[in-house]
Amino acid sequence: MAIPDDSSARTRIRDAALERFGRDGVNRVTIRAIAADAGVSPALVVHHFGSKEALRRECDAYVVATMRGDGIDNTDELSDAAAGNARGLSRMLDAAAPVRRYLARAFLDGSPEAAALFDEIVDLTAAWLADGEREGRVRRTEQPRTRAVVYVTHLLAPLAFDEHVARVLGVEDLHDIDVTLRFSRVAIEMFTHGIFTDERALDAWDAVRKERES
Amino acid sequence: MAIPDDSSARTRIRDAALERFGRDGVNRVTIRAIAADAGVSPALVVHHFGSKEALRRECDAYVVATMRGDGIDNTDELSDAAAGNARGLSRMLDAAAPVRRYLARAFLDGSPEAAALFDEIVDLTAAWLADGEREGRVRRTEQPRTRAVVYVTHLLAPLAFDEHVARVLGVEDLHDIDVTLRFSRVAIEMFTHGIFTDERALDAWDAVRKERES
DNA sequence: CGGCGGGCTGAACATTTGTTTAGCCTCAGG
DNA sequence: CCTGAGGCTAAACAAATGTTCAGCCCGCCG
Repeated sequence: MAIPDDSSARTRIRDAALERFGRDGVNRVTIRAIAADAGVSPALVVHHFGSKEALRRECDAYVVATMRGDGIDNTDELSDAAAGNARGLSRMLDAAAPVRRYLARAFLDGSPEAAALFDEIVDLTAAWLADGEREGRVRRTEQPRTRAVVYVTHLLAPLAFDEHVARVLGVEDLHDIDVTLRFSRVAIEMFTHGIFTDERALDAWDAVRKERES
Repeated sequence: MAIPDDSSARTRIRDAALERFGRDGVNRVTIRAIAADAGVSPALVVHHFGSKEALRRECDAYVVATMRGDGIDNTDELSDAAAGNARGLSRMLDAAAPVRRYLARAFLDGSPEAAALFDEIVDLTAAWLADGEREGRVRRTEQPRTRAVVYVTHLLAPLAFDEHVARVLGVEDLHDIDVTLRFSRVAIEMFTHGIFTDERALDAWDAVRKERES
């Protein structure tokens, strides 16, 4: 009775919180709703975690640990490189749907822990892209840091807007494996060839810049 | 006195709501905070709009109208095409910062009006991309609809994650014109050439698909 | 001048919601 | 058996918050 096993009420509460926080955002979720999902009383939630805020932090910590690979040996680096993801990003995209949803939400809600994780993911991605440049897999750029951020946000985008993406594509669940596969195909195409056939857009940008300088 | 002018309390309230809703999300914002920003009493907010929900809808309507181009003749189609944006998207990216922020937030919060606007933007973008294909400006794809969604979400991403992007780039305000310019340069590069030099990622995807089929 | 309608407010109200309190029930250890 | 600690709960509490109410103030119309 000293060590609660993984289906203990405490774990059920945390999982329920993870699910609801990720789906609806922290401030739209009540302790009572979490308690109901976990099949316990609201008071027990506070009994175990102290407060709603502390529960959120615990979810953050759990998700961050998952992302960092604690407990799961997810060292499929070859597949990461092949699919075009840094390890940090890859972990996120490979994680279970609730964890993914929670993370995207956490980034949008803006907790300090989420911010730190975001920075870390950007760092890993930047390093991975730099490696790729050196090896000739990745195009050169004058702004590697900015490009890393752009890349990360672009991969995060479908997670953030999953509701709309699913609706437009007419699918029930964007996290379904087949849907993910179809969707990611298009994203990979964009990352491989771009979407434009010529440099018109780049030229237009240069024109705007020149005009602003004068 | 029949027609309230544009600096009337009613307008001030709506602008304050727009700003706060966009910055913090609807449910983190209180009527009292909006009232304070607008320099009026909480009761006046309800007096003019009926309820917080109705106020949100009015903000939605205002922003949607702005996006649709009501009141502003924003028919700079040449520039749109040159910069690589469909008209709906271009309007959004050109709008004032508070409006942009509000819209991104609205998409994330998921109101019906926002969903309809999202669909409309995707439609406009899909049409614009189809035109581009016909004219040879845009690469062909087997999944035009999916690509339109991907493109839209990718352009929305920095708006959604602006807090993190600004922090990583070390800038105060992502909506500053110079920052926007620097950032969009990298995005345009990605949309023009992609980021990979070879088809390794695409091949990896094909391999995964083949494996799943067997 | 008189009143009246609308913009506007302070205060009160009701509900939601995070949290606290007091105590129940079970079970391991003496 | 008994006792105490910990998981667990119902009920109460307090703060936040959307909303309502009664009425003030001021310019316009009759």
